[in-house]
This record gives sequence, structure tokens and C-alpha cells, in this order.
Amino acid sequence: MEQILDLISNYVAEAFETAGYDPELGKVKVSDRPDLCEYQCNGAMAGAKRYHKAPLMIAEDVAEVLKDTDAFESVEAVRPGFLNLKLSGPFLSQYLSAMAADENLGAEKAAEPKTVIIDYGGANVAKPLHVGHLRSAVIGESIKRILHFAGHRTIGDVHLGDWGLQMGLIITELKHRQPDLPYFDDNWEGDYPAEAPFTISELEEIYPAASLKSKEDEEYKKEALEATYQLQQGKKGYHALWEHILRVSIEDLKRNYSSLNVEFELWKKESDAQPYIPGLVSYLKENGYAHPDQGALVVDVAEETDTKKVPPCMILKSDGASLYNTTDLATIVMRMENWDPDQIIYVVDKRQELYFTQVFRCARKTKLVKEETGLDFLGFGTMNGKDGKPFKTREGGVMRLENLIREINEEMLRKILENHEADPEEAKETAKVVALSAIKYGDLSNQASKDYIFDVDKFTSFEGNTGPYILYTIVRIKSILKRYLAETGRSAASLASLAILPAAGDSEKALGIALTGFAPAVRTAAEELAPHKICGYIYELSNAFNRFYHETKILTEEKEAQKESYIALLELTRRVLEQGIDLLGFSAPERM
RNA sequence: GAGUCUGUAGCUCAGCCGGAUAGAGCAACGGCCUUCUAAGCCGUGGGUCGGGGGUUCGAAUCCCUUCAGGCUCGCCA
Repeated sequence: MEQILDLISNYVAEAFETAGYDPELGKVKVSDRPDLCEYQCNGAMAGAKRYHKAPLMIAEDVAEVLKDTDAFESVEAVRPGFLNLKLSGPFLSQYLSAMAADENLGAEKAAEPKTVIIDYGGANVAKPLHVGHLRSAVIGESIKRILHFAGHRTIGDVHLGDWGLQMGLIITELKHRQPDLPYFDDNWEGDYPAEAPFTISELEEIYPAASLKSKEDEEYKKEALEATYQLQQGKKGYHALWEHILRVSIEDLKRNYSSLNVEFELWKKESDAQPYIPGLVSYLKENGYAHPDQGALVVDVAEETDTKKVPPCMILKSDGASLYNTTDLATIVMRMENWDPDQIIYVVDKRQELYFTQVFRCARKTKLVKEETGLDFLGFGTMNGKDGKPFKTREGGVMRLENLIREINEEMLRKILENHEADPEEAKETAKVVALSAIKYGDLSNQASKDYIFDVDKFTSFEGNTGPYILYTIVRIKSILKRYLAETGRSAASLASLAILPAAGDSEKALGIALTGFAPAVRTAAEELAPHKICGYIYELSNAFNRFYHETKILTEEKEAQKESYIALLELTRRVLEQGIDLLGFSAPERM
């Protein structure tokens, strides 16, 4: 479906041409001054120099041609040289009808769909998710949905950390605590138990304990390093333990992520990339990309245009062990081999930017990826507490994600019950849905790359520019639609066929114009990987709707055709808003 | 030290590939519920867009400089 700005621009460009000017000047944008007009064109000012003519005169020439176009209700050339445009009612209502008839609500699908892998790099096996993992999950999920909606094939990969020293630490601590387990018996011949010798909560307690000990006790650390090495060499008992750790952790992670409405197509782990490392290393050596430096194996990635020193990308440490970069490069190899992506997007903490610069350059230079394969770093900022410092619990510890979510859920439930009577079970479900919108919208409405303040009071107060405000708007619409369906006995599906009439009032027209902003908002969000643009858009749309709602009696409207038109407009607004929040990764309840 | 990001109303943030009077929300103040959910709507007050220069018909936006803060800077991830 053609974009409304393109349609309008075509008219204006034509008019520029007819008036004797370059049609390129006829680009139209949404007005910066909604009090004066709906759309504006600044081309006359840009062309003033070229045509040695006052911008206002050019604008007037164009306006003269444009006056007879039935797409516009009014065309004005004003002061310095702006061209102020107002759409005609019929033109707008026709466009809205087309939008309503389109399952994508007027948004364009990519002409050449790409395969995009989204890497949420970060979560570790055997460690609970904490607030730091919230952003990558929430942002990544939204990016994935936005790109998917834009017509691309998207693959989300959780990319679990399951291969480092942390594993050795857990195994070592377990060995100290329960030395009699068969996993530690080198002479054990039989099968290992099917049940893990620990629960997830025990596991979560074991790791920090072991980590602490290793920092204080040199012997202990050696032991853990040795265990890590043996695990990686495939020692039977350790490998069996590792499998238990994985299974127990992943089960728990899935539960946590699903409570955030976050899903992954792939549950790949660092260990899955390990088989690719030997091949990668010899490839880099044989082709002369990698060379020894101070005992380590590195690939130079500095470029002449660098304004700073970019250290080489290290492939192997001086002790011969692989490291983070190695695994990431091997993962790229694995991905190219299995999915041949056109683009890989890493949604990780922005502090890792330099590392990824190194990895990307290395991958490119050594031709691990095709020339046209996109490698994108989507770095996000830190989630801070109200004091502007990294978010902590009241006791000063790291806040577990689970606890944060529970806290917000409880607060939300309390407020719902306080606001009005509700069935306790339903209220609980509603609280969950609303709480999720509060958390996600609170995060996504900020530019991803910036640090932001996670203010529990603000997010649960649900006034103003918040998720709950959006949900409330949707719920209001649904409520009216439900009543209408009940009154008329119509089916929900039949709403789509109701005709949209030219707007009768200002707020109605403003709502219509706001609705046409959906496609450009989605396009920008997809191009810039910027969910906050979707937030900005649906907030604006919600405002436009609430204004319209406030001054329009919908169900008591006497003219049947007018009432049907209102209902059609409501249904379209509902669809756009629900599609919008779906792109952000949450949904609306039926009541709240 | 080098690089990089950030600095917009009391607070939290949009706007930043140049355009008209710099926008929201919260907080403050004043209106609107016998009528479709007041978690809403309408209004008032509040800003030398960190400072200084420059480019331009026009700068929060681009360039230079300066101040303040964050972050990063080969064998951690």
C-alpha cells in the first residue's frame, strides 16, 4: 500500500513541476505546527537560491497549481515560504478505509526479505537473571518483532554462556560438598543418575559461593581452572554434571523469559561454537591473518582512519586458551554455515562496543562473513536506580529479575484492587499484564543507547507516557466495541466492513491523521532499530484517541451511518494500538 | 592521557541527516464525572536547549572550542 506522505508528495512534486520548478523540491512532511496545518512542504525555501526568487513567490506559484487538487482542503503559501497543507476529508477517509482493509495496516513489507539473527548475548547458565539482562531481552524481543513485521525472517538466539570458568567453579564446589557423588568417581562404570543432584535454587547459591572462595583461595581457584579444563576435554563425569546444570538452568531461564513474553528461536550456547574453534584457528593461521604477538595469537584490526588505537583482536591467549572473541568469531562461522544470515544484530551492553568493533573487523577482514553481511552492534545503556546509579536492591545487592517483576506485579495488583472492586483471580492476571507493560514500556520508551532511570514509583503510577496509559486507552476502545457488538448482534469480524466517512469534527480528523502515522513509524523504527519510535507513535495516537473519545458520544450517536463510521474508526485505532504494543512485546487485557 | 557518549523546564525524557512560537509526562495550580472505564480530558505557570565562537536566509540540530559527568582503552566476559 502506498504511503500517505508519498501520495501527497507526488501531488506537490507535480505542482512544482507544472509551476516550472524541480519536482524534487516537492517533499512533504508532517507539520511541525499542527495549529496551522496538517502537512508542510519546505521546498520553496530550498529552491529560492537556485531560482533567484523569493521563497514566498515560489510557494505561491505552487499553491496556485495545487488549489484545484481534490486531495487538499486547503493549500496556503505563508511567510518565509512554507507551503501549508490540509487534507480533504474524503481523501483521508479513503486512505483510512484502505488501511483498514490491509492486514498490515498500511505498513510496507520489505521488498527483499533478509534473514536476521538477533544475538541477546549475556545470560549465563547457573546464574539467575538480574536486572542487567532485562534490557537485552526487552529490546531484542522488540527489535525482532519490528523486523519480522517489516517482512524479514528473524531468528532470536539467546546465546547462553555455558563454557567458562563458572562451570569449573560449580563443579569444584559440588565436589567439595558432595565428594561421594558418582560424577567424581573416576572408576565409575555405570550410568549416571537421571536426576540432577541439585535444584535451581541450590545452583544459584553454589555459584556465588564458589566464586567468592576462588577469589580468596588460590588453591581452590587452581582446582576450578583444572575442572574447567577437564570439562572442556570431555571428562565423563564432569560432562554429565554439566548436562545437569544446563538442563536445570535452561528450564528456569525459559520460565523467566516467558514471564517477560520473550522467546528465542535458538537456544545456542557458547559450547556449541567450540567445535568450530580449531578449524577457525587454523584457517586464520594458514591464510596469514593471524600472527603471534607477545605469546598470544592475534589478528590486527586497526585501520588508517581510526581516531583511536584499536587493539588487535585476540584469538588465543598466551596459554593457548580461547576467549570471548574466539567464541564469538566461531559463533559467526557457525551461523554463516547454518543460517547464512544477511545481518546479525548484537543486543548487548554498550560498554562492549570496542570488543565488537574488533570482532566485526576481524570477521570482515578474514572473510568469515560475506561482504554484504551486516554486523550490527546495538548497544544499550545501563538501567539505573532513582539515584542515578546502577540499579540495586535496598540492601545494595544485585536485583534479581524475578524479584523485580514480582515487586512490580504486587504493586500493580494493589493498585488495581484499590481502584475498584474486581474478581481477585482476574485482578491478578490483569496485574501481570499491566505490570509487564509498565516494565517494558518504561524501558523501550527511552532511546536504547542511553542510560535510563528505572523508577519503580513512576512506572507503577501509570499516568502519562506509560504502558498502562496505552493499555487503558485500548481497554476503553474494547469496551465500547463490545457494547456495540452486544447491542447490534454483529460479529467482531464484520467491523472491518463498516465504512469510514469523512471526519465530522476536528478531533476526529486529528485521530485519522494520527492513524496514518503508523506505517512511517514502523518504517523508521525498523530502519533505526529504534523501538522508542513506536512508543512515541502509539502515545501520540492514544492522546489523539482520548481527545476524540472525550468529546464524542459514540454509542448514542443517532445517525446510523455516522455511528458505524465511528465504530470503524475505533476498530482501526484498536488494531493499530494493539499491533503497536505487540511490536513492543506486550499485550492488553480485556478489562482493567 | 587517548577515544567515545551524554548535557534540553524543579524531576524523567522526546525532538538532533537544518526550518515557523523548542514538545510531552511527573510535580505545582485551576476547571470537567446523574451520560460509552476520571488509570481520562481541558487549561495556567515554568526553558539564554551546559558556556563561547563559526557556517547558513534560518541552528537544540552541522563545524570548532571549552566546561561538567559517564563509559572504554590485548591475554575477564
